[in-house]
Amino acid sequence: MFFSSLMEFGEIEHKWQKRWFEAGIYEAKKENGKKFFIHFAYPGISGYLHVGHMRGFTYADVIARYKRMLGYDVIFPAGFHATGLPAVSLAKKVERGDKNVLSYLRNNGCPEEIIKKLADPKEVVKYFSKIYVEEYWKKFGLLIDYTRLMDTISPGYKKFIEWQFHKLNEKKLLIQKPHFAPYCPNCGPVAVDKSETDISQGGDAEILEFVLLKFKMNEYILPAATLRPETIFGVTNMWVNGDGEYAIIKVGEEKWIVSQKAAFKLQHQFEDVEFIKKISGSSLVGKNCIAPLINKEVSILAAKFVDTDVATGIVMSVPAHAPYDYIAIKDSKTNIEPIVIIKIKGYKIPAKEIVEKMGIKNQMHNKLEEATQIIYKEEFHSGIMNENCGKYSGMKINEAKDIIKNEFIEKGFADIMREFSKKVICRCGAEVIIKKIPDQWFIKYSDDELTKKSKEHVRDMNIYPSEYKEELPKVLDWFGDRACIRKGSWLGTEFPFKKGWTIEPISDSTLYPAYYIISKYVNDGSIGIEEMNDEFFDYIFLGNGKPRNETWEKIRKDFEYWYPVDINLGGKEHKTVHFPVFIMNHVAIMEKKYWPKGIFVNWWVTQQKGEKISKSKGGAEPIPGATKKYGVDAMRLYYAHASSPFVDVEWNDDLVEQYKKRLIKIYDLFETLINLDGGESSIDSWILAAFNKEIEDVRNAMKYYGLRKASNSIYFNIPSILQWYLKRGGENKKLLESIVKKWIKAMTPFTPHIAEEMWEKIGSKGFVSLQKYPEAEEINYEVLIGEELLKKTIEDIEEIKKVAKIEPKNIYIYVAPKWKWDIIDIAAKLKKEKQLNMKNLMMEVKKLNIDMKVCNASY
RNA sequence: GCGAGGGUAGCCAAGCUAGGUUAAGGCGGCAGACUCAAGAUCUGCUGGUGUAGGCCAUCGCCGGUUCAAAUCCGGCCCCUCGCACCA
Repeated sequence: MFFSSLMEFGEIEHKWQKRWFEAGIYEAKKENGKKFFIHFAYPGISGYLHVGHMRGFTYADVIARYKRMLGYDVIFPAGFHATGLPAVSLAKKVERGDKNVLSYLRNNGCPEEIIKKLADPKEVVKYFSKIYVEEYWKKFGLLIDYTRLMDTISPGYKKFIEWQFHKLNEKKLLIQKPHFAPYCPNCGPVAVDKSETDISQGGDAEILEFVLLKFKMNEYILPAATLRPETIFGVTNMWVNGDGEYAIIKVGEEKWIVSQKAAFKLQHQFEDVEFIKKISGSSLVGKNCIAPLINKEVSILAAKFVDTDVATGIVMSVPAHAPYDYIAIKDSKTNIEPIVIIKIKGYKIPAKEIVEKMGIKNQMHNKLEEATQIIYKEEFHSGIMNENCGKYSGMKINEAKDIIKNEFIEKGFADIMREFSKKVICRCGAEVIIKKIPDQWFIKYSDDELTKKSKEHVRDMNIYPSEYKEELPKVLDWFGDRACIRKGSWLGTEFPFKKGWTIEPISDSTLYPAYYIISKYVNDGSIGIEEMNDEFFDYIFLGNGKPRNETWEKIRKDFEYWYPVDINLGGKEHKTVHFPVFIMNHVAIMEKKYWPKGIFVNWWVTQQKGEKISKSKGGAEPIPGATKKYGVDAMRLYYAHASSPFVDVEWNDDLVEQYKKRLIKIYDLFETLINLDGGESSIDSWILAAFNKEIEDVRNAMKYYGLRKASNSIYFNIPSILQWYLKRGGENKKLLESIVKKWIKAMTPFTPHIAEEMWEKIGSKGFVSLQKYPEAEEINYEVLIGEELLKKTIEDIEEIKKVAKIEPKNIYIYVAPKWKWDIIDIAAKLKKEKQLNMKNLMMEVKKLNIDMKVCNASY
């Protein structure tokens, strides 16, 4: 009631944000000699942000504000990840006039004249950078150092990335080797990913490696494509599509017969492929060929299920273990018998049995795929090669598979062909294929020394949650070489060693926190782009060479002061990509003392049912509406308190609404407290002890950024003990003044706006945001325990009244029976000897030979 | 397949690393106070059972260790996420 008559949350937010930003309290200043560098993994620019992003940003701000109040010089910079596809993707959709995107922009209040401009990716970056700052970060009260804003397509940043790649090259961490990448015959390289920027279909396709087993047919080779090369021992025949179009091609010195589609694809995957002539599938039917390794002659039959669009269009038949083959054999009316080569529990002839069990009758049955999956999984998991498999007999399938594959390739019996797991269609309508890039550039993350040093360094880092600290070394081991450049229309820095190729966006976002040191000077114009060459960066980041001018010296000093990063905070999607490369590039390039000190991973805010909120698809509560509806402080408290940072939470309007109410209650309580005008009473010592206990808990929790625990103390436990104090007749004006003051300070990192408002209300000067965080005074535990005892006794009496259904005139309190006191004496004795623990106590008590249950009854 | 995380009451969610007072707190629900009424707010209750604070049940399932297990150990079931040129 109090609050609503006072002021709206929105007005309070506006008032304090204006004052903070005018006073520039966010700016990093070197004052106290101890510093704290925190930043969040900067957002990719792909559209409006949603309530999920704000979770991580809020955590970062709460931590930054807390550290500031502990007396650290805090640097909390932020920027925009403009490189890569997202901005391009949005621009292309605007250009195409994509209805969803246009209405999405309009719904979020994008003016029509801006929408027109957004067909240009650079305008997308420009527009959204501004939105992020003005509409989200500032509106959330984030004390980001706004003098250091930067994006990854600015000229200065590009110079920085060029320098980084020069360094990587010097360290021999840039290598070239063949790579297989998605490619459109019309448009060139395309990205196959869930955003489906370049493609219209097949965003979730994976690249599979088919083994091509070379069956011989006179002078020709029939490359049978399979994912299960170990089943060669069970081959009974070959399949081709009788209606399909095939071709003879020359691959090196060999003549292959494959589908015409495959001929085209293989020209992009092998060098030296030459088309000779078309033939029909039917012309192959009835001929014989010889299987490699086992030298067995088998006949070529026609089967409808063979798809000439997939791999080579030539399939070897293993009817005992492949449901498709089994059904096709039955259809073919031949007398071919399945050859079982895998031992597996519960089956004799697996393909036959599963087909019969699932009631599959013909080659076009929709359950065939499922049957294949089941058999594949079971055999891979628990199958063993049987006596038909020569020297591989007795091997587990999952071991044999790779051994056999590698041996085949070594002996020239087989090759590898890459193929999508499903059809991928380019925006232009053409089918996307996989093309070999013979000399792709990689960053060599597999480097032994780099991996070793990185893993060792992780041991010294502060990583939250601790589970991730255990996981990271494994991730670093697993992390292989990363293709770091690509050709195509996306934003980024041109690769210095290959004209026309762009550095991809993971690789250009590894050392970037260091650039925040410089961006301030770029932004205020005191350093020019032309100055920012390798000499400059070598001096600033490595301390090599001599400064050209005073500004260089100044920046170097800043770098020495602020670096390394203390906390890099980012969502869980960064666990296996961004964070590893963030560490490894620092380890590779920077001096050891500048390697990152900590990582904080936050989980997501999901829609109901755990669906990921997606920027592009929108769907979640938009930020501007949400802040208006609930208030920023309520949302900040929701993030901090609704759950541990390390689990996904479902966005829940009602819950956020509850946090808003909670803040109103707290404000009301605050008003009640400051209006009290009483003197001392016996309960005073209790509130003092209880309050200090909470402050101590908050500080302990914040040592490991336990935001939830800390906010639980501040917003739930403290109000509850204050209520109890009032109930017990506490009204000490002087005492409450000091407690309330501390309480406001304790709130400030979490709900800064309302805290400032309260701070002003009690007549304090300056920003509470710049005050020192309260410290716990000595806690009188005796008083705490005494009050606890009283509380329990009252509860007990109530309980008894309820059970006995009586309304007593007098209440007699009896104390515990003698044996209990005896035990307390024993405990006290043990405590004196410093031997007090439950085990010792129980051992001593046993010596008394009392049956506690009986004793209880007899007293 | 490889790697990771998780299953706690009607719902959300702590507790688990270091076993022990009683499984926090919130929401929802019920009752009461205030109010013409509703809402908001405040107070109490909220697993079962019991006319003396007891007893019984319960932290995905089964077993083990222990005086004592949500917590430690083993096995099983189920769910979620990441896996690279998307960020």
